[in-house]
Amino acid sequence: MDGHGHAHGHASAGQDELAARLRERGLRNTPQRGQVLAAVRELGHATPEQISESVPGVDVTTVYRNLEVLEDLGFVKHAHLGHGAASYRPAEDDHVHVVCHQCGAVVDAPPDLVDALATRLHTERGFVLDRSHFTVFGSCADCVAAADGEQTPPVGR
Amino acid sequence: MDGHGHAHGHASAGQDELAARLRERGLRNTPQRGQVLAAVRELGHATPEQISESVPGVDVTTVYRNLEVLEDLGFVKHAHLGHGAASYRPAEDDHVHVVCHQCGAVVDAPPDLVDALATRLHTERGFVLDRSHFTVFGSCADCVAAADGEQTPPVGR
DNA sequence: CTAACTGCAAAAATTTTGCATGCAC
DNA sequence: GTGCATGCAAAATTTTTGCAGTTAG
Repeated sequence: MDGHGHAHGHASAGQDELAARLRERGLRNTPQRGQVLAAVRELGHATPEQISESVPGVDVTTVYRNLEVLEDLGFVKHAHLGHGAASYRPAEDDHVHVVCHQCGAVVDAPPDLVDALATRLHTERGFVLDRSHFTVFGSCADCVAAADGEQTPPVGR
Repeated sequence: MDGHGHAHGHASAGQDELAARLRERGLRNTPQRGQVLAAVRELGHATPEQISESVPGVDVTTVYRNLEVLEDLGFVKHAHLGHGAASYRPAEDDHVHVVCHQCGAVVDAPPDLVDALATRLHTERGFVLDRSHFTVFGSCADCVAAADGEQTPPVGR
């Protein structure tokens, strides 16, 4: 539920920092902006629709507009986990998404999982990988096991 | 804009194989199905919309429905390259997509680029990676250079 | 002939845009 | 008070569903 923020320096301290960063840009510190950021932090990762449902009083339009602002300010990031649903999450929550095609499960893996890939991409092509926007698709262990079990029987289909 | 097909082995041979696989399933070999498959092969990778534009006489609805059938039969695959746009491409065209956030360029990288990642995911978590559905996001060399150039000047803002 | 397929219309789902009012500063 | 933000309505996108006519097998 809560992520009793220990905040090494600037991570969850954001609620206050939000006001500061907004002012720097000449933007306003509205309650809706705080609510949207809080929702993203509480949900971990969620679609604009889920976030909207999580903040009753706020219009969907405002959610979209504020997610954009929050991402621009560096408070949230988004990644593409499935078909059309973009998933937003706290910027300080750094990890790689692993999604299972069969069961749809979304697992978070440590970012160093792609260090080798990142290094190779950079060395060979000068490409700087954005690890936070990174999604890996495939079949999780459970679904692989289930598929095997289905293929083994001689019954066919 | 012709695609004088040379067909090395079994790649583009699919036009005939398509008829066979369709019959196996009790499905019909309609001209639209052949046209959609041909379009995917000619475009390399394209969104349903682009494919639709590429096949004038065929309705968008039919494109969607046939892409589903073709994917089910294993003739095409799709991956998520950007926001909401799914990109379809020939199944035999195996590579990893590298997308630049800044300029939007989509580069194809050899599949072995993710071999290390695939192995590690499998060993550590029993997860079987689907390389064809794989997209890497970040900044290409050109855009990184452009960004550096912009930061260097002392003019600040 | 039979039924799968297609095209067209309409619905559903998702994200964006325009504008008058409201509220942060 | 000034003008950025919000909310509501409407538009623009994108994908799905229903149906009657068409056509492959």
